[in-house]
Amino acid sequence: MLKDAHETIPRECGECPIRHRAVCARCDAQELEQLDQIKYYRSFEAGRTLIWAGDRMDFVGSVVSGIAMLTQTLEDGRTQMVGLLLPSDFVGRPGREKAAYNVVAVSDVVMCCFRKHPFENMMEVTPHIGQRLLEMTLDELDAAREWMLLLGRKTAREKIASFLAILGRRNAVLNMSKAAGQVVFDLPLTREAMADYLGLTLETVSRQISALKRDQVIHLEGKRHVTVPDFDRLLEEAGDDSDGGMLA
Amino acid sequence: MLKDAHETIPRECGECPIRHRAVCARCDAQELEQLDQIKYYRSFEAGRTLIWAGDRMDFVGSVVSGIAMLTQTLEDGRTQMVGLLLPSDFVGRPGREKAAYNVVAVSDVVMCCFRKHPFENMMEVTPHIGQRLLEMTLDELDAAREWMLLLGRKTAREKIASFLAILGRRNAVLNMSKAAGQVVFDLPLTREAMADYLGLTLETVSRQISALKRDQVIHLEGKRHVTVPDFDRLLEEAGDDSDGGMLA
DNA sequence: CGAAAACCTTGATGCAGATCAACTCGACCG
DNA sequence: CGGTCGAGTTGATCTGCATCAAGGTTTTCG
Repeated sequence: MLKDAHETIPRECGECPIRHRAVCARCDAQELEQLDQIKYYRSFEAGRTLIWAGDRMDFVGSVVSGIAMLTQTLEDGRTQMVGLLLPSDFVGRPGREKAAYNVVAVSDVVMCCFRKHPFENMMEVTPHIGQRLLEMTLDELDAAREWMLLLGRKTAREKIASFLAILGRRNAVLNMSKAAGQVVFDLPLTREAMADYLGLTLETVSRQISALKRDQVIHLEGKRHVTVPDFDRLLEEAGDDSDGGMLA
Repeated sequence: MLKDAHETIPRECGECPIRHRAVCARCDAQELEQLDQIKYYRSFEAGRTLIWAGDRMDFVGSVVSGIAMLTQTLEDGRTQMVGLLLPSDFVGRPGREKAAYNVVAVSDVVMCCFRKHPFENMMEVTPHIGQRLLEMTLDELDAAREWMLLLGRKTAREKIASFLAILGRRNAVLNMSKAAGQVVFDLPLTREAMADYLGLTLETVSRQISALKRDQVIHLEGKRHVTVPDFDRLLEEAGDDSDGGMLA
């Protein structure tokens, strides 16, 4: 499965799929050339742990393609996902020596890595990189806070509905949802990963998905392919305050 | 109770208690003078809502003294705290029109507010303000992720112990904990606010605090004054992975 | 192809924490 | 000083989700 990964490695920044959304979004040609000096690509296959919490990290970087997750664990093995990294999302923290979280590839992942010290130096002389990173970090903080509401106060059914709504919203933007509010997408996570995202057990995830199917809120084809016939209905099930969390 | 609040308003930045930790930490005298042009102080009494989610916000600012909380709510009134703001913490988001969260004063609060547009302009020409804000935002994101682990995976008892450990750690730094690992502090929140922080009901909070008292993990004097005879014992109860979450 | 390994579903049972309810304590105030 | 009101405690009961268990389906691979 890794065999195709190199095909998604861009030849140069100009043809990079995340060119305009990643931390380098506002770099000009000359700055991209500087970045080019300190960057390298790495590929990881689905399931592999890219980084272990506590490990020394000598790079930061961007997810170019694929999906990864940040997780934290308690002594006895209970684990909670604390971040879901999509293409263009940033990994690592400038100024920090050691990784704070585990980073695990959910699907095959390609990362664009920057050597940490040169990158930190470049941030100092190129303010808009830091500015872009600030925007991205503020967005992540908003997402984390929405997620905290979900973890702390929503029922299992609302958690599942909320998660499906997040995925659906993302795909609706890409696919230009066809005509009637119908939305279609694939679940990128296993039941277990969804459970770690939502603070549930995998059995409860399975049961609640079955229940939403039974109640016609969603249709399922296979285990992963989801159709939402009425997106507003799904949003109601998610229990969010009136305007589905549209900020800014 | 508000009568004393103005006494905590600093005469000038030089004598401001958060001078070296807030967003202005790295400003020089000339920059402070610029900030002075666009800033004003506001006082709020305990319990007051400073900002309602969805309201237009024409300022950003720093908490100078007191404690405030960010909260989110579901239609039916279930409430989750998503941020706890201590002196020097930043409120608001440059570039955003409307507030994303409710901000509520837990104790009497003094804020140093900057008019939003002038502040945004100043950020553009003074990179280190943005850099400082990035650091602070990354710290908040880390805290949010620790909090997500707590909300998603910890038991009620572990949640309470974790919260007490957070408070204790903060006070240990300030008070230079006396001799043996004994730590003493006051609970800054009501049982209800603690419940909103931890994703519990106030009854469960009360019961678990009583249980920790019964088990000698803490001593209580009145409702709010806490003594922790053995901090390591408390950390065990919090269930965290080995090294109490010391990053960086 | 056949077997093992992931992944997923469904059922039965138990328990942690929510809910409902009564009561205590201290602060404030007319 | 007695009354009220907010904060906190404690008890009884209920329930949503975890846990334990068994079986099904899909993918992987020798």
